[in-house]
Amino acid sequence: MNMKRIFALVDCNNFYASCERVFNPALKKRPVIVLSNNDGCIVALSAEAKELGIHLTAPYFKFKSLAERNNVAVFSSNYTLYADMSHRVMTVLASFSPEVEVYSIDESFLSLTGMKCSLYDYGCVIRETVMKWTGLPVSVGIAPTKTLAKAAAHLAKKDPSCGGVFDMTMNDRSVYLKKINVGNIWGIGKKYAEKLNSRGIYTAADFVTADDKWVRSHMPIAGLRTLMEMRGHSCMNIDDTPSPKKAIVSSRSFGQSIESLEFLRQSVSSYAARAAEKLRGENGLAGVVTVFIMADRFRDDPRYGASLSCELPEASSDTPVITRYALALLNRLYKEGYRYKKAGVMLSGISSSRDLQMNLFLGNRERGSAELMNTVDKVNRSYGSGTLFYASAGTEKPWSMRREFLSPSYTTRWEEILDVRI
DNA sequence: TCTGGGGTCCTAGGACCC
DNA sequence: TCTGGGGTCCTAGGACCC
Repeated sequence: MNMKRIFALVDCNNFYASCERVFNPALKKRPVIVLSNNDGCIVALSAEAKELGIHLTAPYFKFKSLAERNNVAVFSSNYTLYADMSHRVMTVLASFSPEVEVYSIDESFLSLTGMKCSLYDYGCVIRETVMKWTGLPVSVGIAPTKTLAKAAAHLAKKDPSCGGVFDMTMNDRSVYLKKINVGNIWGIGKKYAEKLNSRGIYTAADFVTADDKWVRSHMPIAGLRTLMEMRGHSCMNIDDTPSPKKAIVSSRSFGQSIESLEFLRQSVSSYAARAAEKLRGENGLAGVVTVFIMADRFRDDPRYGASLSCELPEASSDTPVITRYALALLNRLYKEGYRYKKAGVMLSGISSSRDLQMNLFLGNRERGSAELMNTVDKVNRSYGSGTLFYASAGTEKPWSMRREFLSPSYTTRWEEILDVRI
């Protein structure tokens, strides 16, 4: 049976800022902003903060005095908290559809195909349930394609009169599509928006009437797919089995610039360990290790940024093995006389640990120990990350990131659990 | 003083082969 | 004036997403 497909996108409003509010009711009416790693950029803000003119992705220092003058609550990113809250939201959503695709930390697509009840009402129930069970506000967009569901959720957020839920399956869509800038369509970024604008295409309503051939010749194939989806032809399915990662990156900007090789070695060691841990969490093995380092981009100092890769003799997820290769690469990359601001380790050529192709000529030291890694991961999961670490990652870490405004890990550490007095 | 981190996919172009 | 034609594979870079 060819049933008309229906998709819902459920999107948490200002997710990180909302997470901070759940456990701190004093923030209810206050403007809230959340900063990126290193307290660098603004990555989330509440509606009140938006009204002050603060905007996303701007570096914090540009709005610091405005924030201080207006009693804005400022937070460093607390990913431990956000990841746990995300998991709670996704668990609730799983009870509303047999097909759920967790698309990002704060959004999921749900299949509502075949639902007999009012879709708008169902969206409202989802919204109320998530609020009741997690304390987080969400918006729900409902439409015949994923791209239109994203657009519907965008409208649900923009227009408070629709109660956080927007159903685009019922009416003539062109009225609503006029309200959406072409650059806000999912899949159309800044560059293509500029290109489309120069052709007189400014809104989603303009876009759906665009010439197919022109779109195909000026945008990659994904552009044409977006066009079809915006016209209501579904080209994308719910993808509820996450595919294994093709690359795993661990990188950070430093809290302060560093010049010595020794501190770079410490940082690269700790990123290699983190990346290997993530890899083991995916049951993967890496075939290739890449290291990159970068001098401060925002100073007048001479610029330097470089990366090098090498293949491992045998695919591995062993921290000492990966660290050893990463540090050898770093030695070749390092040049004296620069103020380094960022470094990172990337693991790629990833295969499943189930089908390891062994190298006959490898000694045990080069192979590492899966049991040891397993134990290290277990200890760090139970007692907090960083309980066990390799000495090459250093202990003083003058380069480690700034997190001046970190909130407690309310939901994942006993000693930081909320204390409520009545 | 202060400018994030982690991903995916597509395409063009070069190297190489027959 | 003239400079094969296809095919594959790899990589770098650019675009997008959150």
